[in-house]
Amino acid sequence: MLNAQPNFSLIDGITVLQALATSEAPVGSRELARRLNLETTRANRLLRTLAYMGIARQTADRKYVPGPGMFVLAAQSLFASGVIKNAMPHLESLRRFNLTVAFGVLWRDTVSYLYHAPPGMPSVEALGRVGVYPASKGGIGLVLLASNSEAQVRALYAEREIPGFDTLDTLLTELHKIRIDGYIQHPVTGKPGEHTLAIAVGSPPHAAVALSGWIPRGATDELLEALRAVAMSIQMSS
Amino acid sequence: MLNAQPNFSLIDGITVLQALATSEAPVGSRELARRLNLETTRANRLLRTLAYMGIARQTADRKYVPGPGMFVLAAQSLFASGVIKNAMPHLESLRRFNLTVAFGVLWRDTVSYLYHAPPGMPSVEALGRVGVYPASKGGIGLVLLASNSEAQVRALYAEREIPGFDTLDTLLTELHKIRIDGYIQHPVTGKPGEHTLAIAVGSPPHAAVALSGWIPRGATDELLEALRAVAMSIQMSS
DNA sequence: TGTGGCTGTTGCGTTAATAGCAACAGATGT
DNA sequence: ACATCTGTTGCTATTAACGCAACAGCCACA
Repeated sequence: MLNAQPNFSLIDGITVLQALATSEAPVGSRELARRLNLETTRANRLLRTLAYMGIARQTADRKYVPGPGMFVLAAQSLFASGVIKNAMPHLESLRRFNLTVAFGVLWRDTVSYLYHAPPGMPSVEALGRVGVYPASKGGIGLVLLASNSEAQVRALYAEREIPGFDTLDTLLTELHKIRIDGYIQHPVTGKPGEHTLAIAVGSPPHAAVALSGWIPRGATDELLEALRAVAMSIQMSS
Repeated sequence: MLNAQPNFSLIDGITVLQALATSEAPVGSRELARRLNLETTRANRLLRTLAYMGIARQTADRKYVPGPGMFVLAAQSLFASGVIKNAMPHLESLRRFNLTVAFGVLWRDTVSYLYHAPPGMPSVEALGRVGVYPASKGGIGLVLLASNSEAQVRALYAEREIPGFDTLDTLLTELHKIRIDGYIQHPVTGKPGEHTLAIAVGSPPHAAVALSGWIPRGATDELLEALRAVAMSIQMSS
């Protein structure tokens, strides 16, 4: 999986970029360097390079914040790439169940939704309602975490809190169950009585589809079949 | 503006990333190298590095597409950074005019909206409805282009089509007018009778606010004043 | 006003990481 | 079977990045 000759400048540069994106306040180069265990000069030069490109922006007091390029890049990759365009029509077909339809991807321990449509919402609005969510707290995240090996998951959550789970082992047995079943049925956090049904898309999985809301007893099989069909269709058209 | 020691690996890496984001179909490394005038080995290694990080993803036929990291990064930078959080309440106050309220940034020749609320849309939904738009076709883009020097704009559109304008000179005189007025009033493309009023936020400008829809004669001054107040408030709180 | 500790930033010698040729392996089409 | 694409890598010369140490600016406290 790792490269023959990986480019470390690019790796650290994007790490800096991500740190910048997740920082709640403007950060200076020395502080960022400390957070990421980087040499200060290096952090400073990477930040300046990002600023020069318009991906970062320097505030009046010379600290750094995400710049316009960040947002444009984001929007471009959502719409120009075929990801959504291909998946949209198939996701639409799931709305007949009057449940919330969601489509998202996993990165590290974070899920990003690309499509999120509660019943009744116009389709155009469902598209591009980007948002982030802890992977361990939702169906999409868990079903995608399950596509990683146990060792990978251990490494990911080593020495860290796991939102929604008490211990790492509880998470691992849950993931094991998902691998066997091929899907997950998971209670929706904060909405008693509601459940999420989620399955992965692609092999290896790179996204997941989910239906959530109040799911009648006995409807599970029908919904799962619909989800599987949609997952297959999306995979075919991408 | 340019760095003491810019990191060229990072610059080219992000250039590759952007090319990937704007590519309508999966691209291979040799093809991408040709598009960007890069050496093939270099392009290949940058792509592999991006893929390793999860920012790009390799399809079954070994071509590359934007990966999950791209989307997560996008969503994170939208919400975690204070940009929207700070601007939101002020943008809300503009909705009393029953016009479309928009807030966006410019990068190169492209505008990305961070907030876009037609009258009646719930506020939460207006947030994060990211989208991209050619800068020269809208009020936000034009008012931000005007904050660049004439030379910069010439360089940006050298030898290229300018959406919404016939010649580069027509654009330049329009921008000149904006610099004098401090705002723009521009017809909305594709909606006869509707206009956009836009002004820039920050000095130097890094974003712009706009009101658009059917604007009554004589209301311009009141709207402009409201826009200026909001622009000032947003600048203060960021 | 002076001192100490912070900040972002850079000049410059050293060195390690990247560049890029050339070659390989696998598709695909002729 | 040949030609021509494709993505990918081994290897080394060289170039670009590393990072120490120093500078300049800011703020607080004395």
